[in-house]
Amino acid sequence: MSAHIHAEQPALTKNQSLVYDALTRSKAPLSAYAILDGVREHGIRAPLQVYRALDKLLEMGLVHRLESLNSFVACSNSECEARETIVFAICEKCSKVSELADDRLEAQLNALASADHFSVHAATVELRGFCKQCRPTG
Amino acid sequence: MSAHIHAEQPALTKNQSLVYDALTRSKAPLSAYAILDGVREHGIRAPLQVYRALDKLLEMGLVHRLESLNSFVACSNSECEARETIVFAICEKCSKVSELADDRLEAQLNALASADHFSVHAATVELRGFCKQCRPTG
DNA sequence: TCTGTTGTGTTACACTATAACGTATGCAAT
DNA sequence: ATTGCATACGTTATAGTGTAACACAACAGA
Repeated sequence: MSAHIHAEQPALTKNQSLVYDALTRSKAPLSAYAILDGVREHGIRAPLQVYRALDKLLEMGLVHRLESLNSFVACSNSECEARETIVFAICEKCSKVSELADDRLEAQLNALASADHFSVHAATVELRGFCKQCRPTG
Repeated sequence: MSAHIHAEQPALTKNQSLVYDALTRSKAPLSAYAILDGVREHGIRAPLQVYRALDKLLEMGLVHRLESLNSFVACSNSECEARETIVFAICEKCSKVSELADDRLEAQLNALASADHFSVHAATVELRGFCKQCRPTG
């Protein structure tokens, strides 16, 4: 196995590093403009600079986009690049995001799609709820 | 069973009807502003009028929001209100959206979340790919 | 009738994302 | 080395998505 984490990626450029670091430091997902606010002091001034860096980071798999929040998170799962389907569990109280992966779920989704003669290229799966720490019961 | 389709809903108001009809007529998902363009001739002039109607229609379950497209579709599945998880299969060629539902998938998602001690309130599942008619093989 | 709730209409604004343009940097091939 | 190309950068302007705040209208129930 020797699972390597995001290996063989080209080095990050200055803007990409700034954006990636901002996301890594944050405990919660950040919008592109929230990222911008965080990197202004480092010389980035325009939204486009952030979006361009994000595009590359998304390509490399270092960052994920949460469609239901219009926000971005640094990848926290060393295995995620091996999969086409990642499940994001988004806590509505503390905003923490967990990445879950499961081969059976992916198979299930593909089976469901196949039954409808639909061929899947990409899947977005985002769960809203409470994380372990924030659940009413504790 | 006697599956009833969206029964016991309050009657739609004028604006709600206009927005719902626009979505029903459309073969593809519509953005709020695309809906607005479609109902201007009927007296709706401002985005907020559309968003307010959409909010109610979403509450009633007559309309779904596609997070990955920032767009809306009229519900096409008589069973969907009985479920908390609907899978949307979005064709990237013809834009057609199918609603798929599957108890096993829902169970699978809940199991996956439970393993992480996450309690699910809502789920977004959107598949991108090609529908039966648009697949390369036909 | 009074009152609360829901829906409506309007203006203004905030947030999210991209188009279009030009410049700079690095690297490969001659 | 210089030419040529690809990639990244910086800036301005603009497009697309979504709400805040305020006022008025319609209607139901006490």
